[in-house]
Amino acid sequence: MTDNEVVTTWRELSARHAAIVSDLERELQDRHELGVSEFEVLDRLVEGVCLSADGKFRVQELAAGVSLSQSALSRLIARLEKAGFVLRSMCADDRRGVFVTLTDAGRIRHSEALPTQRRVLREHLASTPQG
Amino acid sequence: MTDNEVVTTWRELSARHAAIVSDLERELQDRHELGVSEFEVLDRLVEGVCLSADGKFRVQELAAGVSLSQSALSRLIARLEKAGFVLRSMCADDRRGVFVTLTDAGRIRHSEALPTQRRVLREHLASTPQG
DNA sequence: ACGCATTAAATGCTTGTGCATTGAATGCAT
DNA sequence: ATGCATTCAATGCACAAGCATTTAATGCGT
Repeated sequence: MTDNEVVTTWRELSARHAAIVSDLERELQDRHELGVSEFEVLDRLVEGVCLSADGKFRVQELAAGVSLSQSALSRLIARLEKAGFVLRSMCADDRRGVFVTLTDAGRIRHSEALPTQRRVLREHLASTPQG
Repeated sequence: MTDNEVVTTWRELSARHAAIVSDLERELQDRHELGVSEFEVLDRLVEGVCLSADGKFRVQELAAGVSLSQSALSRLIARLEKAGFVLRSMCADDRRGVFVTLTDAGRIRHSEALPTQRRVLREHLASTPQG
């Protein structure tokens, strides 16, 4: 792969990403009052319920899925809590940690927003050979 | 392409983009005191010199290449000008427009940063089948 | 020529992000 | 047990981004 090919690939990747994020942001915001990052965190929480026994997550565990700094994630969770979509609770075994749990409202909002996200992603990514 | 495949594709695209931007940001900032967006604008200007007669660009024309809002681009150019990398000048034919031109300092800084950018991109993108 | 909608770019304002720091809890070594 | 480095999450701070608005210039219709 030549440098020029690498640069071209990067620009395509970058442009595609920007276009999708832009669309997602607009649609999720307008229809469900959710930012892309907010939705993604809810999404991880919903997915995780299947995996975890009690549906509790350390903030740290959520960080893995979302590409955000620790501080950004901390504030994002604070916003979600303020909106009533998650609860924060101390964890007994390590009192530095914080458990994040979905509320019913959070689950509902996520389920409402999910089709919108899927639709936007499909519009951009479906029917293209390598994504 | 199923919805699950679409979502998987999106997450990969997203994660890859985040990783590259993160690396680029750190390397360009540490080594050349340039942000990713700053570098990209300089990059478009350098490329454009070959295409345009006088190397002058309307702000609007630059917006096409970079995925930034009009206001963000306006301030970015203001920063570049403050740093001495570009000049802004009125254009005679349409006095609403603004011409942006690279300075020598801008050209030099770009040429210094270019290998760094290429290296980071290569580290991430080279040798992968579909980029 | 005049008014009016339109366009280019800059700016006020709000918000989200990252870096660095802080505060608290943990664990490990002595 | 005590001290010290480490880890988790929150917070102060600075800055960049987007939206909405503003200012200035243009062009079109009458």
